[in-house]
Amino acid sequence: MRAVLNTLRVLEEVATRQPIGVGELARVLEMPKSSVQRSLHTLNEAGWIRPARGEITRWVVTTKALDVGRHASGDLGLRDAAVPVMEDLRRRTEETIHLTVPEGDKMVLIERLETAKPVRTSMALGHALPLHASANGKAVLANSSPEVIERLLAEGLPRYTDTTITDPDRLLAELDKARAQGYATNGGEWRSDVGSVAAAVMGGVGEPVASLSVNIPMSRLTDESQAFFGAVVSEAAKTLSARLGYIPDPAPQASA
Amino acid sequence: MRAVLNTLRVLEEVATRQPIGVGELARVLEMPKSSVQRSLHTLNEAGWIRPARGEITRWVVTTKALDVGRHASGDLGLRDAAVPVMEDLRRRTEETIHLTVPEGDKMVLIERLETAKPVRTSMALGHALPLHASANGKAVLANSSPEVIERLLAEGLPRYTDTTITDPDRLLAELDKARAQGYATNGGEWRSDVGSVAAAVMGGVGEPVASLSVNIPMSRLTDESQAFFGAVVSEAAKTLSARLGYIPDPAPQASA
DNA sequence: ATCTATCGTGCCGTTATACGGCACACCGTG
DNA sequence: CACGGTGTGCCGTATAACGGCACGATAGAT
Repeated sequence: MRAVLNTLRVLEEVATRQPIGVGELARVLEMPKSSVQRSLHTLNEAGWIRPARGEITRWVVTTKALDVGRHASGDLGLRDAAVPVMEDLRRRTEETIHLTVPEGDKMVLIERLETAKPVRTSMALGHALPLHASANGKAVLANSSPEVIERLLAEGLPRYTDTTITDPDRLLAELDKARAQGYATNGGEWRSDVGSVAAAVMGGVGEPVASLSVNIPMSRLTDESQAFFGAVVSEAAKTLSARLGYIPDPAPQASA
Repeated sequence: MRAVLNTLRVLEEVATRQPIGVGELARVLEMPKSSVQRSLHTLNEAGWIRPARGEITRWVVTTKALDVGRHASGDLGLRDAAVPVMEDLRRRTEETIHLTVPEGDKMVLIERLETAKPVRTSMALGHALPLHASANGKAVLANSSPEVIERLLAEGLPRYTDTTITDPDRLLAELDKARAQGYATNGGEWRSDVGSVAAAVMGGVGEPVASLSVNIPMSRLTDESQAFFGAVVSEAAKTLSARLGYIPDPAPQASA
C-alpha cells in the first residue's frame, strides 16, 4: 500500500519539522507536491495533523500520536505494573527513575518519575538511547542471547562522549560485570554529565522486556551511591519481573 | 485516500486493544479481513506495529507513535519553553505539575513533573481532561472567546463526580472568578480525590495555547494552599506566556 | 511599483493498485 | 471426526491514487 507508506512518511516528517508546508515537505521527501498535499489533507481529515495557529498553510501534528503511543508500553500492561515499583524506587533514592523498553537497536523511554532535586536531566518520553552507551541498554544486553550481542558488535559502537565504550572486548567485560552484580552502570557515556544505574526486567519467556534505571548527575555518582542504587534498582527489577510472570533460574546451569 | 484512513483506523484500534489479531479487528472495524491484513502488513512494514512477543499472529504498537507524538507540543517549542518554568514551579510547590494543551473539546496532558511525595496522582501522557471539569480546562475557557464557551455549554456538561459543575450559570460564574483572580481551581470535579489549581498560557495572537497546573490530593487542598498555589501558578503562566511572545493588555478595555 | 521566485491549490487522463469475495491450511474443541 | 475459529493468499474488477501541469496569490527584490 504505497499511499499509506507515503502518508506515514509525511506524518513523521511533519512531526520533526513542524510547522511545515507542502512545498518544503515535497522537496525533502522527494515527492510530487500533489501527492504530499493529498496526504496532508487525509492526515488532517483523520485528525493526526492540523493547521498551525494563525497560518493555514503550515501543519503541525496533533496529540493523536501521543494518544496512540501511550499504549506502546511493551506487551502487557507493563507501565501499569511498573509505576508502583518506580514510585517505591524513587522514594528510596529520591532520584529520577526511568522505564525503558528495547526496540530495534535502541532503548526507548516510556515512563519517567522525576526527582525533586534541582537538576536538569529531563528527557522527553519516546526518546531513544543507544544499547552500548546507556545503563538501561547494557542491562538488557547482559540478559540477551549471544547472537543479539554479536550482531550489535558487528555494527560497530559509535562514540558519544570521551567515556563511551567503543571497544568490543571492554563492552563484553562490562556485560560480564553487569551479570555478576545484577545491575549495569553508565558513567557519562551517552551524555557526559549524566550517569545511571539500571537493571533488566525479564518477561515470562526468559528474555528482557524492559529496564529500570536511576538517573543522576555525574556529580552525585560516587562508588558508594552506585552500590546503593544498584542494590535497590536490581531488587525493584526483580519485583517487577516477578509480577510479569518471570520465574528466575534457581541455579545457572548449562541449558541445551 | 481511503486506504490511509482505513489503515489509521486499524492502527488506533490496535493501540487500544493490543495485542489483537486480524479476525477480531475485522469484526470490530466492520472491514473485510483481507483489507485489515493488508493494513497490518503495511503498518508493520512502516515500523508502527510489530508482532506480539511469542505469538506472531497478534499485533502491538511500537514506540513510533510516541516518537511522533512527543513533537505534538502545541505549536512552537512549547514544551522546551515550559519545562524550566515547570521545574521552578515544582521546586516552589513540591507538588505534581502538569502542562496541558487544548485540543478539540479536551485538554491533553503533554508534560508532567511529579512530586516526590508519596501520593498517586500519576496520569499517563496523552490523557484527555474535560474542559468544564478540570482546572486546566477552566483556565483556558476563562480566556477563550464567548463563542467557544457558548458552544461548549450547548453540548451539555457531563457529570463525573458529585462536585462536577453541570449548571451553565454556575460554570460562567466560576469562569468570571477565574478571570478575576488569574487562576482556576478544581475540587475533585473530575476525579473525586484529586484537586488542582491552574492558569492559562497565552500565545502571541491572544488566545490560550496551554495551561499549567498544580495537582494535589484533595486532602492537601485547603483555602490557604489554594491561594498560594494560585499565586505561583499564575505567575509561572505569565512568565511562560511572555516567553512565547504574548503581550498582555495593560488595562482590560472593551475591544470591539 | 513592477517583476519574479515561491508558495499552495486544483484539475484530469492514465494506470497502477486497493478492494473484497472467496478458497485454503491450520488448530483446538465438542 | 466434524466444526467453528483462526490467519493466509489469490485474483478480476473498478476505483482512486498518481503526478504532470496550470493557475492565483503572496512576498521579496529590483
